[in-house]
Amino acid sequence: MRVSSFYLTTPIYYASGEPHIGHAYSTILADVLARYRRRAGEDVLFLTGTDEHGQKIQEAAAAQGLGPLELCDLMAGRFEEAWRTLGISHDRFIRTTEAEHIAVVRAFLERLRENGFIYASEYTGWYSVGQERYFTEKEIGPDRVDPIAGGPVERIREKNWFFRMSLFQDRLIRHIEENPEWIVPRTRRNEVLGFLGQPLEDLSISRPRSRIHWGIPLPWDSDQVTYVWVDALINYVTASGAVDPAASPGERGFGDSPRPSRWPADLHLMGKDIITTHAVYWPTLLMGAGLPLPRKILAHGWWIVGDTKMSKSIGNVVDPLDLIDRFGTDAVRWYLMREMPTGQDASYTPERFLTRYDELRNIFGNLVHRTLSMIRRYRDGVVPHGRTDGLAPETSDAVAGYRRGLEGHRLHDGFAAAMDLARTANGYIETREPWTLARRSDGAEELDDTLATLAHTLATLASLFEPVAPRKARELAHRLGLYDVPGFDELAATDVRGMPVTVGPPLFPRVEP
RNA sequence: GCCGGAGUAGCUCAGUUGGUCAGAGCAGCGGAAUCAUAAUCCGCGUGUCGGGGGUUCAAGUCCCUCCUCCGGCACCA
Repeated sequence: MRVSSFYLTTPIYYASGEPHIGHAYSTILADVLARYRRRAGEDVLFLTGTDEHGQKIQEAAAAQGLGPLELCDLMAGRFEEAWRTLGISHDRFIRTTEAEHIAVVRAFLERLRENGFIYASEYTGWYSVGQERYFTEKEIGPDRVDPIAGGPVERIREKNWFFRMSLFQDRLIRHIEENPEWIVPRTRRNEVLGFLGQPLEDLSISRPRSRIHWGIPLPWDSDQVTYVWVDALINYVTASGAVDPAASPGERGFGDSPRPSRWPADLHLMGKDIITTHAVYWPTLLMGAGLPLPRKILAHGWWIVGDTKMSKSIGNVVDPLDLIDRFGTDAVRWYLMREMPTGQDASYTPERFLTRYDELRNIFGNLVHRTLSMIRRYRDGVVPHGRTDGLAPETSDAVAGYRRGLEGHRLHDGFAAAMDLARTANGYIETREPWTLARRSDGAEELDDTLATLAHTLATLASLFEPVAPRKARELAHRLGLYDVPGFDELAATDVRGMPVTVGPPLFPRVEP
């Protein structure tokens, strides 16, 4: 049987600062989708990592009295630690300072140059002598002062190498128009198309080494280092194995000599703030290098607090670690996935968090607990050999809705469908009244059917909840006597009858305020 | 300014191509039950579907207009 594959990526996070909830959301979203695909039987490559070059790294390191790589080592460790805490199941953590990546970037740029898309010119911008850097028109504002210290900026020019991005404008527009689902959600697609309604300029891909030394030197001009966005985006190709920099120039894996690899990516995930780099710069760079485009780009929204943006200066930053300490990682993952409509912004409030936790605890957790308790009480802790199809139609509806949600990038809907199955099962208990059946002399068979159906439903729920709540789902599977959480295709064949169950403490305990 | 999106029960939101579309969850009120984490289940909502106008036999669902809110408008990772 041919196993289909799925390659998905998060952005690589800039290593100048500590991981925060924005990084965590992107990464958890990717993790949930990766786990979902694995459970669906696909061969998944899930990539994340850190972006480690550029001026800000250089400055942040200097400010702390560290070398740039020292700082990056430190921060990469912080990210990896955070992802361990959050139960992230990435297959590879890439760093742009890795030798492999550096070689791929250089090969990629060389290929662009061989294809005739690179030229030297002058970059003109607003430079602050005090900050030793350029600022954008937007950053300096109408008063034209640097936004950090308020000092003067001046219009100066420097040599840069440019990529002929403008040549690919029409082709990119056509691709977006012919593939309505290429950029999701739709509103972001509209924005990109609006952006492309203006003439596209060429992209500056290098910076003078005299000004920024912490970067990848251009293969043909060692006085220039690669612009950090170009460097960073190429990580997706590096990890795919599509390019072999060690091969001879015509054999490296670009358009005319493809190599077996994971490229193109099936899904690039990112926050809406970096949609332009991923939906404009990146695809045109790929076109220039002769590589196929990623299959889908999904931009998600922001978490806001109350009605204000989460911001350190306002002091309303939510620390996920604090919530994790009290409620556990799976509960935090559940809240983030269930509460935010995928792609839109959402607002964090402690009340909503508690509501979502209570849903997990009361509907799902309590269903597990009461079912296992009844099996223990009425059948000596062994799932009886009754019929397991008491909720068959409801279950197949729920699974269908769940899969529609996860594959259609509506994770909140998908998980709502899973939770609805738990609601349905609670209703089934009320209807069947196992406690009454247990007292009736002629109720044994019906009680067997009821408990077997419920146990089988729990196995299904373990499978549906695994992507979002992996630890609790695994725990549930173990309590049902299963070695592991069943895959979706294994559900029909999963038979928990005859299994000794473990009641154990509540899956999602009551948390005192 | 230009482009785009949104405004549906107290709250968060669903509502395909116009015709059981006026809904779900939470909160609130009432009830049932006792296997369970005082958890669960059932019942209860006359909401001008932002305002106004129009098309149509029929409009949250299409068109026009107004109001309010939000997002985007490139080298910032």
